[in-house]
Amino acid sequence: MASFISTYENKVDRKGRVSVPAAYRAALGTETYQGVIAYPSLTEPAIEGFGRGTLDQLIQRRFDQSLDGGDFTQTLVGKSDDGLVETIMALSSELPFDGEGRIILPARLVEHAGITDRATFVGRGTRFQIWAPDAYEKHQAVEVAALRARLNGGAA
Amino acid sequence: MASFISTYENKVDRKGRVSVPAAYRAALGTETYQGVIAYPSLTEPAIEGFGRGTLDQLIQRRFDQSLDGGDFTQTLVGKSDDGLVETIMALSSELPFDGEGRIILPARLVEHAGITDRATFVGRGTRFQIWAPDAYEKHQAVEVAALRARLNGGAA
DNA sequence: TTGACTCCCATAATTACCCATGATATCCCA
DNA sequence: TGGGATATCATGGGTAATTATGGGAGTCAA
Repeated sequence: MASFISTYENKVDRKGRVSVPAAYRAALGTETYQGVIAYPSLTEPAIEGFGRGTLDQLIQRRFDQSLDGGDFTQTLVGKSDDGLVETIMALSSELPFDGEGRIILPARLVEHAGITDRATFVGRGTRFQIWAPDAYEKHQAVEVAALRARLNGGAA
Repeated sequence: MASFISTYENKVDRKGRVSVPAAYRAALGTETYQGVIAYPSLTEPAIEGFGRGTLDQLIQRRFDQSLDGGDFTQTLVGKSDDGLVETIMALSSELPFDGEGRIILPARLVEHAGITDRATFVGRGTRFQIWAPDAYEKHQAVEVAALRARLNGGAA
């Protein structure tokens, strides 16, 4: 399974391209399809991303489960769960690498994250996020402060 | 397995033709039949669609299950389940691609979805939907708001 | 003949592919 | 342990291919 760690800040050129950090590409290296899946975070002004393989597993498993169970409802009409997967599929984009390991961020996602000419890649383990650098800086400060307070409060 | 993600808004010309997004056509690429299966959604004002291969799997799997269960009633006379699959089969149309990857939406389906001169293709994983753009926009807003509320509520 | 549909061609915009560059990091060998 | 040679990476831009879209001519059936 691909795992993403560390953060990188890269440039978005005027064609809308960004280099995906080499370390992330290496993590995806075993997958046949060279590219990433991206969709807007539902809770934060950021873009969520992971490999194509992860998505395929998700879709395949859902399909098999519904058919093996004899439940054709989900396959034909959807709606057998709370709609989370269905919605994410609609919001997702497949972003293929160019020869240099770059992707083009769709306008919709760029706007959602408030990205202009720079983008911060944030490793989150099985997936990663893409933020506008200044937004991420603030977000991270809050995140760390909250954690620190909780740990100190618990200890002292 | 063909997988459909992301959303695309395309024009319906005055001959009733719409381009199926290239990404969807690529997802169907391995299949022998060049075209899609479409039927009206039973729960929403939208058209449901997928590839011929998915339909075949669905039918095959249903056949196998009925034989394994020793239930020949369904195989011979149909109607052994709630009628969902039978009904969908009847409502379905085979829509072949023209040379440019376009399909013609049957009048019945166009009316059901309220489509006029534009159509939004919505990826749902193993299948996709076709909506009237404004109707989908409203639908998606509700869908996302519900998810967001649930995610925030669960976290806090 | 009229209409509906299929096949074919044209076009503008977008996207993918190719090569080039500077900077950084890595390697290798004395 | 230096320090030059070599990869690798992020970045930039030009060109070719693809996509979505439009319309015309030909075909079949009523």
